[in-house]
Amino acid sequence: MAVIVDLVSDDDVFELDEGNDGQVGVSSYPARRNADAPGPSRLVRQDADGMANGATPSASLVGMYVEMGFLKEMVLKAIKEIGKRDESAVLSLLLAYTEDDDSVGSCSTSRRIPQRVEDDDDDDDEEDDDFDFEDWDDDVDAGQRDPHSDGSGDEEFLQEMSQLDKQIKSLVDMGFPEDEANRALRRCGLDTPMHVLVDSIYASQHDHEVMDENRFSSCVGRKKARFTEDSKKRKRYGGGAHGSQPPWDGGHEESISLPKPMVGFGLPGDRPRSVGRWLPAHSMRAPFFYYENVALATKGAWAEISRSIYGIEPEFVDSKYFCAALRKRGYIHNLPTEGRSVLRPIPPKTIFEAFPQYETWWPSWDQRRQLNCLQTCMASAKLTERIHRALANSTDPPTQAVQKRVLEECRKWNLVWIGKNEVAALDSLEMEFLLGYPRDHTRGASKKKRDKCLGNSFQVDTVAFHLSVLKDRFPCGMNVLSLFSGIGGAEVALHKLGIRMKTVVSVEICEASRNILRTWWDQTQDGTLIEFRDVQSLTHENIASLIRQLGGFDLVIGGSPCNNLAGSNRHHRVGLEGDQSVLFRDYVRILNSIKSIMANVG
DNA sequence: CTCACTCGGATAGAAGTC
DNA sequence: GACTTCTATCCGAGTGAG
Repeated sequence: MAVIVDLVSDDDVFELDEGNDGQVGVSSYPARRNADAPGPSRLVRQDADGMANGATPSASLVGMYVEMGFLKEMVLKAIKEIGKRDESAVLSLLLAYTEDDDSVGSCSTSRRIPQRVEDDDDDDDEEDDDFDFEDWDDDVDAGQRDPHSDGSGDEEFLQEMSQLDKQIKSLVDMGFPEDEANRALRRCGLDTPMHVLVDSIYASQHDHEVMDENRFSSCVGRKKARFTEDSKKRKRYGGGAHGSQPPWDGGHEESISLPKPMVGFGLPGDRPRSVGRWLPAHSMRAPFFYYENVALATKGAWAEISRSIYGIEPEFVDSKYFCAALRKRGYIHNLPTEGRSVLRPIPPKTIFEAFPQYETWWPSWDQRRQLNCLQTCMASAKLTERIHRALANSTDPPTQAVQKRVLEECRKWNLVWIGKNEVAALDSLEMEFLLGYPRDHTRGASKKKRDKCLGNSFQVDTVAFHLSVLKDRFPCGMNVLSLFSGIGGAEVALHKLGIRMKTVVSVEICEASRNILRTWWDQTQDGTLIEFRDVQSLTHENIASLIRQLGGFDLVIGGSPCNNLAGSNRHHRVGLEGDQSVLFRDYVRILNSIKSIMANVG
């Protein structure tokens, strides 16, 4: 039975419900809990020692933590120490208290902690007269800075020192040694932008990088595994840079060109080859990490993402090599690229292999053999009806103009032929299949939400191929931090690879997605699932507590929101600094926190 | 230049809730 | 009947390849 620990901590409330008892119905999620006016009185049904009625806020607070599984004495001590206002800090302290009696390193856990009640989130043709064209025609602030002080003299000096400290701390948090950070600041000056400082350190490191060994140790073997990078022959990413240049060329306006064919560092069945990937030495320290986003992002977005994640070259892969639908994505990771293995059974790569029933009605003039990228929006019934009318009113075969227009719509909306002159959008089951999820993985959510969640998800076979190198390194299982988890593409991939997840700390803002992941987890996993709603609630302190409790993370994985990068977005395709896509900086922040904490812990 | 592709968003109206 | 939630429908442009 799954054990779920829910530490959602936004809006200053923790709310609890009975959770589910492991009896997950095939057609329903745990009862929806968001709509009914949450309030302090509903936070805790009863206090641990029966002080339910008229409980004071602090009693409720104590009861809440007690229900979460902490000892009352510990809770009282923590609240006394921190105060009751800062629940996040109280929680951190409680997690710290429990370090000693939690056997987090073992291969089993068995603690039952209630879940919380969620609040609401969100979450003309001019040419052909055969063509019925009348019908057609009808138709946050990630970069918070301290406010400036207007002092002078000593204050200025202090300010300068404080800025120096801050910059050094930022660099140390990114994994650079303090002395190198100091040297870089002396070389470049105090006002130098962070990315230039990073470049400078990379440049100075260049001569003594050890690129071909990683320093990860598995939970048993501590054997060193070789990366494929060859420091003498390594290819500089971004074109032509040598010596002291950073791997992506250092400029601001540069854009990363997408490889063609988009096969990443190798496809299943390829002959092993050396990947000329540049990995800075400090990026190779634990944990493993894996970041994903759309390949066809706005100009310069991938250069900036790469720059923020240690200058590592993205691996661009089109999932059309893994399934019957295109899905062009970029992945930045520090995983070894040798010894990858593919999930079996190998999914069909063409539409007819995936859905043989459609071949009957597929017209010869529709040459598509693979589907385009599965997105979050689906074609309307009116559109498919218009196509039907246009074809019915045209000749057989249709005129060139009708064919062209119909094909445009079919490509755009991923329509398939379900009858004579009749097209339809894919259903949720078909999307699940194409993306590599178990049948009915998303069942229980409304159709619209299923489509949206699926459109936002990983292609499991692709990601599993990359993650497959972890299987032998973690025979006892892994602790995973899953950021922007969605419907659990990373978790499903690891599960399909046979990698046990001891603990997954999952962060996902969409309630429907969380329900889907939790339901799947209940049905398939025996590890611990810890849920957070908002990446911004994962503070440095919370991360430190989790690391102390779990003994560290083995993998940090996630794809940050693409809303402001994706081509389909007609309204706010404003780039990385857009409201949603800027959250990629939280991925970087959290990764840096983890690396620095784990480096200090040893 | 043309062509193909794209993990989307806003909104009016329907449906549900109290 | 007011309010909230859900659903269906409609809405191009940025980007890169050739």
